[in-house]
Order: sequence, then structure tokens, then C-alpha cells
Amino acid sequence: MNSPHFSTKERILGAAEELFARNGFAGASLRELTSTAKVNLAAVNYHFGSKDNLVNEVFRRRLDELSAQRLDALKAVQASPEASLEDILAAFIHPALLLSLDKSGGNTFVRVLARAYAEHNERLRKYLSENYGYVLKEFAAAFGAQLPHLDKEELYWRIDIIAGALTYAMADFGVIKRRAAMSEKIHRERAAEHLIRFAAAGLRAE
Amino acid sequence: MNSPHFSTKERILGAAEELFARNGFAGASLRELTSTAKVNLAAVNYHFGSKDNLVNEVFRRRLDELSAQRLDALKAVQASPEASLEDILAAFIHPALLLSLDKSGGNTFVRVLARAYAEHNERLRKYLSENYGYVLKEFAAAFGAQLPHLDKEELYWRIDIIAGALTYAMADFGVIKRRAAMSEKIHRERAAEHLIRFAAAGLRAE
DNA sequence: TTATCATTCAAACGCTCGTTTGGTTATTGC
DNA sequence: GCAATAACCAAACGAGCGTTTGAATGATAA
Repeated sequence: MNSPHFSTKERILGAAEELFARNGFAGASLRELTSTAKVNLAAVNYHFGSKDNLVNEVFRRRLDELSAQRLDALKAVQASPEASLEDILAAFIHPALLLSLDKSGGNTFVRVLARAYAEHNERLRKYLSENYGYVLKEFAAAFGAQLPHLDKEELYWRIDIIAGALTYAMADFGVIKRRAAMSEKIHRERAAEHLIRFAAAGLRAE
Repeated sequence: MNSPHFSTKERILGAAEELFARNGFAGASLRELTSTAKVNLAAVNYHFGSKDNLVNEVFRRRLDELSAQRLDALKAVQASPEASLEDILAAFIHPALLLSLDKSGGNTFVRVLARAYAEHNERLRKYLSENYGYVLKEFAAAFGAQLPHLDKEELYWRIDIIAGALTYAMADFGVIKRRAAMSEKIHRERAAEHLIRFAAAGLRAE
């Protein structure tokens, strides 16, 4: 992760992902972070300006790709006329599943995402909403087309719940320790399947 | 909440619940907390010994009752021979639902619970496991009796997921603002129903 | 080689944190 | 009424925080 052939910026981002996942944003100090990344304390402010902006960059690095994958998948689904609610859900969920299975930081990042979800941090929410809100809007429009009877507010709120459920399913938060890594992939895939069925039923409700 | 006829300890616990829910455990400072509770800064250490122990007490105040209600409901279910998986799940979920609807702090506390879940705090997890782990054990035994083919580790892990899903469903975390309070009760009840169906299917899987 | 610019570094800044202290004020039990 | 005890309070302590500074070092290009 922090091998010397990675640049200072990359080592900081890697250590940040790790420590944010483990200790939260406020709980991870720049001193521990820079010591983990084997860089000088001042390097964070030199390369990223501030800790807050470092947090933003940690998200940007992963969410740019995740958002693009989701929108690509959505476009592919919408190209076929008989697209189902489940197909749209899969377009949203499968890219996150892939990210959670990526061993070079992505699996750590999904836990950072879960942190962000729980922390209710106003500054961070604003950043995410301003930069990635359009993805949710696209999906909302797609769901809305399939569920014309649902009013917009109700729809948005249900999508929000699905995003939350997905986030936590992928982050694998929980009190009890998991068995070894043996079936992690299969398990996550099954969780995604369950989630799609559950979410489709939830969207169709009423 | 912090009316003068509440004792100092109660005012501290109330403010702690509120601020822990809003800012997390690390994010809520004793200075803001004691100022919200209208007590002296030193009062927390005087009455609770430390901030860590205050966190414990915030949980104890609510979890003692929640655990008792869950175990009572479980006992009632087990008394009838034709108890279903859904009945056991309801014994676990409905007391949490009631708590989330309680306007005198319980609804705030479910958000604190969600925080604890996300924070992965080792000290707190130990405290919760040592003091309330037996409740999960009781339910695990009840589920196990209904699902004899499932090995113990897999079972524990699924229960853990259900607890997590429940926690977040009750905490109502999410990016998008909810409509006014109008149908909050009905909505939560419906979420509980969905959760029971979802969890039962998850437990029966494979 | 030398001037230029980006990067790294040790040290310090101002601030907030949880906690402790020692004295003051209320309350309790006889 | 008067000790004894509990509760409250202002002030300070030491530690850790994010950030800034200014000098040292490295790379780049003329």
C-alpha cells in the first residue's frame, strides 16, 4: 500500500482511506496518518491544502469511477425497451459490489463511504451532493419512469434508503467477526441479489 | 428535555444523547455538552467519572429496557409451539421500533445506536458485548432451533446483519430530507414489516 | 554550473480537548 | 443548630490537534 514507489500524494491518500475507515474522519489524526504514510506532517497541507480537502479527494478518487460505471450501466439498461426495475437496481448496485471486492483500496473505501453515511457531516454531504448528486437524479428519473404513480419526494426518499442499505451491506459492518475471507466474494454477491429483490419490492410498494 | 426539574445527571444524559446522535462520540465535546445541559463542565467527571463512562451510561439507560422487552417478547413467542421465524424476528424488532417512536429521547437514542454501529469503537463494542451479548445469544438459540441445518457461525453472522439493518432502518439515516413528521410512525412500522420479511428470507436462504 | 522551482522537513503556533484541583455552596442526619 | 457530606463551580493543567513557517534539500532546465 505505502511502498516507496508510490508518490507522496498517493501514499497519503492510501493511508487516509485506511485510517478514515478505521477511526473515522475526526478520529484519524494527521500525525498518525502521515506517520503511516511515511511522509512529513506538513505534506498533507502542502499537497491537499487542508484535512477537509483531503477527505474530499479520498472520495473523488473512487466516486468518479463509481459514478461513471453506474451511469454507463444505466445507459445500457435503458437502451433495451424491456428494462425492469431490477435491471436499474443492478446498474446501481453492481458497480458498488465490484468496488467492495477490489483489494487495492476499494474494499477499504466502501467502509469510508459507510462512515460518511453515518457521520451526517454537513460539509461532506454538501460536497457529495454537489459533485455526485446528478447520479442519484439520473437513477431517480429512471425509477420514476417505471413508477409513474409515485410522487417525487417519496421516490427520492426510497432511493436514499436503498443507497444506505447498499452502503452498509458492502461495508460489512457488524458486531460479530466474519469467517475467514473464504467466501467473501460469494457472500457479497448474494447480499447484492437480496438487496435488489428487497429494494424492488420496496420501490413497488403501495 | 433539560428543564430545571430534571436532575443534573439526567440533564447530562439527555444532552449527551442529543449531541452524540448529532456529532458522534468523539465529535461531541464536554464543553458543548455541559453548556447544552446547563451544568458545570466538571459535572460530567464528577457524576460519571469520565466521558467514556458517560457513553456507557447513555447506552445502559436505554438498552436495559430494550433488552428486557426483547427477551420478554421472545419468551412469549417460545411459549406457543407453532412459533415462526417471523414471530421471533418480531420479538427482536418491535421493541426497537417502539424505542424509535418514543419522543422523549428514545428516537434520538436509535441514532446514537447507529453511530455506535458505524464507529467500530473497540472499547464500546466490548462494553456492549459484555453487557448485552446474552440477548443476541438467546435469539441465536431461538433462530438456531428453527434452522438446525445452519452452522453456528453463519447464523450469528446473519443475525448480526439483521441487527445492523434494523439499526439503520430505525435511525432513518439518509441523504435526502424526509417529508414532515406526518407519517413517520406508519412509515417506521412499514419498514419493520419489510425488514421482518427480508430477514426471514435471509435466514432461510441456502 | 548555476538559477529556478517543487518538495521535504523540524519546529513552533494557537486552539480545543478531557481531566483535575481546591474552594464554595447546598443538602442531609442527628 | 451544627457537623458531615454531597454537589457545584471557576480556573487551570497537560496533551493532542490542524495548520503555518522558514530553512534545507532535491530535481529541472538554461
